[in-house]
Amino acid sequence: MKTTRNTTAKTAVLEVFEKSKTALSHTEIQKQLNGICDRVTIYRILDRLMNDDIIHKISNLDGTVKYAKCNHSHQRVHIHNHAHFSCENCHEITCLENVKPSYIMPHNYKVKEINFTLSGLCPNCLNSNI
Amino acid sequence: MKTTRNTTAKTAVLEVFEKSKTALSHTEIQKQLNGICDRVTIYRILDRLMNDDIIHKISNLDGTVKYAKCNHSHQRVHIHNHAHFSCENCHEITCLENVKPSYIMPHNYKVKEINFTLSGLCPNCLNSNI
DNA sequence: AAAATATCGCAACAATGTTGCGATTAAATA
DNA sequence: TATTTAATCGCAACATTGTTGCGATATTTT
Ligand SMILES: [Zn+2]
Ligand SMILES: [Zn+2]
Ligand SMILES: [Zn+2]
Ligand SMILES: [Zn+2]
Repeated sequence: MKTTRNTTAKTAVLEVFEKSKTALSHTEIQKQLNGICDRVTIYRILDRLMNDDIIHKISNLDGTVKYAKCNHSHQRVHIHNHAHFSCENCHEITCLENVKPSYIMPHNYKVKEINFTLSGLCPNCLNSNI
Repeated sequence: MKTTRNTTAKTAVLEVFEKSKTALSHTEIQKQLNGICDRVTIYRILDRLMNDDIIHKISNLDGTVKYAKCNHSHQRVHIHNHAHFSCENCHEITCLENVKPSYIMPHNYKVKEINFTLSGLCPNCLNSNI
């Protein structure tokens, strides 16, 4: 069966995601939780949330890993084929739900998942004349 | 000035890249070098090779980082906008030099770099009826 | 050959993620 | 509601990956 339970820690993590407009790293989540639970617990909660397709993982060019809530709007099959933007100035990572790359693959590859991350300057930082 | 020197360790690392058809992680390089130099030295060599645009870095969905030789064929401006394929079975990562995504960005973003990684089954593993 | 400096080895550290296990707690059942 | 049971937690310990400082070494220039 493997029923997943609603614990206080899990609820708290979900609230953090709810409040945030950008993707969050494990460390950022831990800071916001303010010692409500152990850091190992956060790792395990993130694993469960990913398994349940409630959040998805984003690994960035510089090696940092972040997580963001899934947008379940109108897809039957749950797949993350949208792009992510990583700002080199403020280091925020946001989902670009509407940006989906088109591409042509060579034969004999079976593509199951894609990871499309763009980096540069986000609108905020672009306007702040960096 | 910062002239870069040709040392035995650097030459050995380059030979490892030359022999390999797929991208390599720091650990994989270290194993092939067989104790020829310290692991810190390998990190520093990789940094230099990246600076000199001889290799490029690929960060994978699962957080692993690999490096591959650059293909300097016929571009004036040196940019890595090609895709990479990561096999979920054999974990090999290969450059797909000819696969370049097309996409439409929202306004107000300044894109400087892209990271397009596809994962699934590579031709080898696909034929081995996994 | 001597001087200048890029590179190296080593030790020490930091960040991130994983595992095992006994204690705790949510949820199902009686 | 009280009991059961299994998912979750906390803690300690460990693994991996990457970084930094510094004195020693090796390469390049003069
Ligand atoms: Zn920004
Ligand atoms: Zn996303
Ligand atoms: Zn494969
Ligand atoms: Zn490549």
